[in-house]
Amino acid sequence: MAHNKNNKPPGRVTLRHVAKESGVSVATVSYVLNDTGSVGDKVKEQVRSAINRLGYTPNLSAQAIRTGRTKTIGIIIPDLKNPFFPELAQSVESAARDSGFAVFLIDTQESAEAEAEGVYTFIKHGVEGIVWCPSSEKDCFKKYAGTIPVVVIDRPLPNYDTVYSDYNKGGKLLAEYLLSEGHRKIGLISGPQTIESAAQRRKGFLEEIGTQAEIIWEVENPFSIKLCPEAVSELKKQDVSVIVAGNDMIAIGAIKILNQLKINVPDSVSVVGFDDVPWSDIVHPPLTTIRQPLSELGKEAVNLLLRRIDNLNASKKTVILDVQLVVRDSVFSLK
Amino acid sequence: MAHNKNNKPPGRVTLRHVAKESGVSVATVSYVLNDTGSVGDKVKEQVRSAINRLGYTPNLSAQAIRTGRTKTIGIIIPDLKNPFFPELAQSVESAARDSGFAVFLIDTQESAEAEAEGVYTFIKHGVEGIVWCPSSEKDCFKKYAGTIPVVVIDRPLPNYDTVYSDYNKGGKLLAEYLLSEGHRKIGLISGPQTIESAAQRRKGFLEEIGTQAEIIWEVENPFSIKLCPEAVSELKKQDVSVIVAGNDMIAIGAIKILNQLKINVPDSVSVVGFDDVPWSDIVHPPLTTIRQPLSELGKEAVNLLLRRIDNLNASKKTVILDVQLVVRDSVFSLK
DNA sequence: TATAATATTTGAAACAATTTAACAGTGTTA
DNA sequence: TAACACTGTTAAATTGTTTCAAATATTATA
Repeated sequence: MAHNKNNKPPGRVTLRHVAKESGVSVATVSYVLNDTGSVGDKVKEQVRSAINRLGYTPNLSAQAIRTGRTKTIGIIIPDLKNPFFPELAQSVESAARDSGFAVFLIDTQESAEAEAEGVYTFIKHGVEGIVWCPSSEKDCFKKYAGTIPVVVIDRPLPNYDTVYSDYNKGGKLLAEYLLSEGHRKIGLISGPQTIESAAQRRKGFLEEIGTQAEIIWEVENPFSIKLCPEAVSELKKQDVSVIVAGNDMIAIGAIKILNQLKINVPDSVSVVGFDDVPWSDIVHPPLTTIRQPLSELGKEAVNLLLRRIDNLNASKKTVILDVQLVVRDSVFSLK
Repeated sequence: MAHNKNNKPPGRVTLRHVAKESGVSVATVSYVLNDTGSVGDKVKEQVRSAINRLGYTPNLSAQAIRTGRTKTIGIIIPDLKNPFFPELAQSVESAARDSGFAVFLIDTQESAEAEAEGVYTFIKHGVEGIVWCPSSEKDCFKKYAGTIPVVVIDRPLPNYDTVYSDYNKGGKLLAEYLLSEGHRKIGLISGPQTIESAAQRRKGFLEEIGTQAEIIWEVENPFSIKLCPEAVSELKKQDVSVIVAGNDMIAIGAIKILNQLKINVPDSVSVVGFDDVPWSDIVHPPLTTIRQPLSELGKEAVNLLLRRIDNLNASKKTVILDVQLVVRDSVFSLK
């Protein structure tokens, strides 16, 4: 009974256990694991078999202390319920995993305090870098400026690597398309103009429209499916041939209201969105919109982050990804 | 020049730096941080000020080695693009955060290998427990059975704590409602019957229907918006007054097909779903369905997990959460 | 066969934190 | 004044891993 080789040692199996089991030193086991140093073939085999037998798993916390690297990154998401973010999170996680990094996730639910707290948590856990989708205007990294690699998604910020979509071009593509379909009277429900991405798509759109069509009315609305009363009352006027929404959420909100008002989309009025969220081809009518390359965005963010992890003093880099027009059934052709 | 007190030490600030800066020993600093031991008030103040001055952040990796606790858990999600999961992930993360745990996320994209790999990654990082939304039939924890706390969401499994919704009752609620609205000829597009949650909702539904209505046809379909050809051909027959879908995705897929066939929903045929995904009140017509308490599910999962982290040998526990009928506009009343 | 050159293997020192036992001071009490 | 209980502090041990330098074993060369 005293002789129980097969019993797993209590607690976690460590290098030391493996060393004892295979009759070599701890250092040798480490060399085998990392394929460093020079270890004889038979010893290698012994060690490997002991590892399997005992079910040894490296302790990354200990590694982290020794090497200074945790092989983890963090991602800060404003709200997973917003259909814009799941795909982003997915692609960040997947790209990080491909590079051997595990991902901490924090969903701030749009709270600036949660953002700041989250950053602190990440740093305590020693993340090597952070992908940040900002929700508030606050820069929650001020305290750590230049200390930890950060990549911002969706917003150009002076002190950070950034990746976002070519919103300006997206606006232009929409304008071009609507003009080509004969639309000349336009209603605008823009997103909040304090948000850079909303401002850029509006700017691009207006530039391309120029004097070729008329903006009959314009209201600002949060990036939400709920429309403000002003927007609703503009919709009632029926004095435009197309409604250009700041994003798909707003567009879907507008369609819902129009349905309630028994105004047919797109026969009586057309609607376009922006983002191509997964819902946009499920709603009725399927939405004509601008596709952002969400998963590219995530991948690219991880690229930038790895680059900066590699060299904290690398020059600042901004990546702008191409967008494309997705034509579905929410625009009526007036030609 | 040699005297540069204000220079941040290179690399990360450690307890040792703080100790030197405030002129006490490392242990004293630790006592101040953890509020253990007995430390004089003035010393406490000195130490606190040094901490702020240097911007010290505890190193959780080091803590983990010493204490054996990482204060992290992992969550395994099959696919964030599936609208069922983001809210779940959100609530798990939020509940975990409330209990002082950080959350590692892995999105397996429905791959069994990714699942197994993910578990290994989690264990390497020393997570104290794992919330598992299984995608495959495989039990990726076999190797670690009884070693690490695991809570399964959405599927009763013999060896794990589990939390899921009362699918059986959901099925009954739907049946009851449809009967009360006068429906007597039913088409069923069930989810995969190998999946427990799909089987249970079907069972509950059929039990409640009993002999009060007739199941004209039934096909099995993956939990996806894409319908199999058999399902499509059944839809064409127009021999039922309501289509009962295995979940909202299937229901939305059916609505799309019916739209294409110019069959009006709900005037010509009614449709009901299951899950109440965020899309379900955006599609046209808004879907009558069964609401699962997604965020409760997440919270409860974390509860179970913490319980088991506290005591690995606790008795197995299953939590079944209540569901409720959400009546919208996709069912026509035949009374 | 002895020696040099190379190939393996090992012990011990880090790494950043927590914990323990021990120690020097003070103050109280017999 | 010795004995005792406190308080505040410290040095040393511990955790799992990597890595350096030293020690040992093996092979090749003279």
